[in-house]
This record gives sequence, structure tokens and C-alpha cells, in this order.
Amino acid sequence: MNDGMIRLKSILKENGYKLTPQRRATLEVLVNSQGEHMSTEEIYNEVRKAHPQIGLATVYRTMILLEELGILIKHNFEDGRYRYELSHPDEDHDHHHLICLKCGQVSEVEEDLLGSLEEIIDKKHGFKVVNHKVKFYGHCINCQ
Amino acid sequence: MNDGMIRLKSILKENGYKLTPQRRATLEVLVNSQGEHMSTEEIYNEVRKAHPQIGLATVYRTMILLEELGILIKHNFEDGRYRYELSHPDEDHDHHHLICLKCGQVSEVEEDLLGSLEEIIDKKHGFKVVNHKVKFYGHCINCQ
DNA sequence: ATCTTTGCAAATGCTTTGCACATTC
DNA sequence: GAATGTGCAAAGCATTTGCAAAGAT
Repeated sequence: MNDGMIRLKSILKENGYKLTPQRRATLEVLVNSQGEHMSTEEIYNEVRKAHPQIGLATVYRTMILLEELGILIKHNFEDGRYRYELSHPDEDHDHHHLICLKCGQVSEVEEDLLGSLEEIIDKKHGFKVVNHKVKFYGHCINCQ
Repeated sequence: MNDGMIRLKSILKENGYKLTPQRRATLEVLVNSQGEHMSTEEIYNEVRKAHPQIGLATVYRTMILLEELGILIKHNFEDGRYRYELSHPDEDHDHHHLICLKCGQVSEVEEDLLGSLEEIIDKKHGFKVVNHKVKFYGHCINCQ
């Protein structure tokens, strides 16, 4: 068990959950697919390769759990299913996504740069921002 | 028929669609609920008051059509259904939304202020932004 | 022993579709 | 009268749930 898995296991334990073989297999798929945004069914199909008797409902339940614990970020790219990615423990806010309107490719942006906007939102609306989800739609470098 | 409805009718006509009584009733509900974010079923229930024999499928089909024409903006607030609002013809980008994590209230922000971020995205990624969807999660003024 | 987790199948709930009829140009 | 739009009921499909069995502490 590597460092990352030890960290995840302790998050589960702190919250009263166990690192079962099913959950571990699911986490391993997620760790090995960093940068992708997999749907629950895609994850299930991967997990099954290592763990053939697992049930789809278990993977669904695992996704819900991991999202509640902040281990996963849940995305909606409007294709009829939710997609997930591991959250980065050192990022305090979710990163932004670029979605190409032609080819559908999803890529990521590290820059945050919403500080000044969030300050204005606090001053004008009295709203304290905890997190944000930002998607940019447009044309990627290959599709212009 | 007021100015707004005339504009909407001409958008439909330009694209080869008719302003049927069902579509008009649906648009009227949307015009009269500006600032809200209604689900298709909620809209259907309103439309039925004026137009009792309308079918739910017709409203669903109307939402798809109006979104394709850019008349409606489709939102996902993670409550299991899509919600819609009229797009403002003078806004070139969708406005941002503030979502309270406690009470669920959704409010709107006029400020855009993503110009510099979009410039960086163009320079670094060669990605040409056409539109964006920005949601801020946090605590509204009443829930702090 | 008790509490948690799983697998299976069935249920749920939003949305879409097939089709016959109505309406519009 | 050809194309477009509608209403209804049925189908689709991602996700959730009930429940009995299995596993962990």
C-alpha cells in the first residue's frame, strides 16, 4: 500500500468507514486514471477486471461515499451521467475545466484567479464562497 | 403580443419553427418567472393552468428546442433534474450563480470579470472560450 | 453479538420516443 | 397534402433502494 492509499484509508477510518477490498479496488482504478473523468459504469467495468464479482450498486455507493468525504469530485458534463475524478489534497478549490464544443475533449486549468471576483461577491452579496465550479466552453487548439 | 414575445417568435420563425399555442404558453410561463430556475415539470404544471390539455412530453420537447435556439439556459443544480431560465439577449456570456450549501438558494451575479482568465487560457492552452458556466458554492447572507 | 458492507434484483424518477392524430402553410 | 407539431403511453437509462447474506470488530 503506497502513501496515497494510506492517506485515503485513514480518511475513511477517521469517518468510521472501512477500506474494504471493493473500495480499495475502486480507489485503485481512480488512482490509475488520473486526468480522466470516468463515469460510474466505466469505473465499474475497470474494477471488475480485478474484482469480477463486485456489484454495480457497490460502485455507485462507493462513489457517493467518496464524494461525501471529499476524496472525489463529481462532474456533470451534460452527457447524461456523472463523472468523477480524484480531488487533489493540496488544492483548496476545484480546478477549472475547458470543454471543447466540437470534439468534447475535457482539459484542465491550474490557474484559479477568481480571488478578486470572490471578494466582490462577498462585498456585494454577503456570500461567503467555499468552493466553485467553473467550466469554459469553446474550441480547443485542435478544432479551430 | 409584447416586444419580448415578438422577438422570440421571430427567432423560432427564422429557424423554421412555429409559435404554437403550447410553445407560446410555455414561453409565457418562463417570461413570468424570471429570476427563478424552474424544472420542466414545474413549468408543465404552470402551463397546464392556462392550457390544461398539454402533454408533459410537449413541454420537454419545447425545452430542448428553446435551448438549442439559445432562448433558454439549462442548469444543473445537482438536484436530479434540469432547470431552465430565459437567456438575456444582451448578455454575451451566461451570468454566474451563487448556490448556498445550507438553504439551497440560488442567486445571480452580474459581474463577469473572467476576461483576464480567459486571456490566459487562450495564451497557455490555445483554447478559444465561447461561453462559461460558473457556480460558486458557499453560505448566503442568511445562513452564516 | 452487533454494526457495517455487499450483491442481487427490483424500483425509482427524469427524460425520450413511437405512433396516430391534429394542425399549419 | 406535405411537413410540422402534439398527446399519450410505453420505453430507456442512470441511479437508488430493500433485503438477506457475508464480513469486520
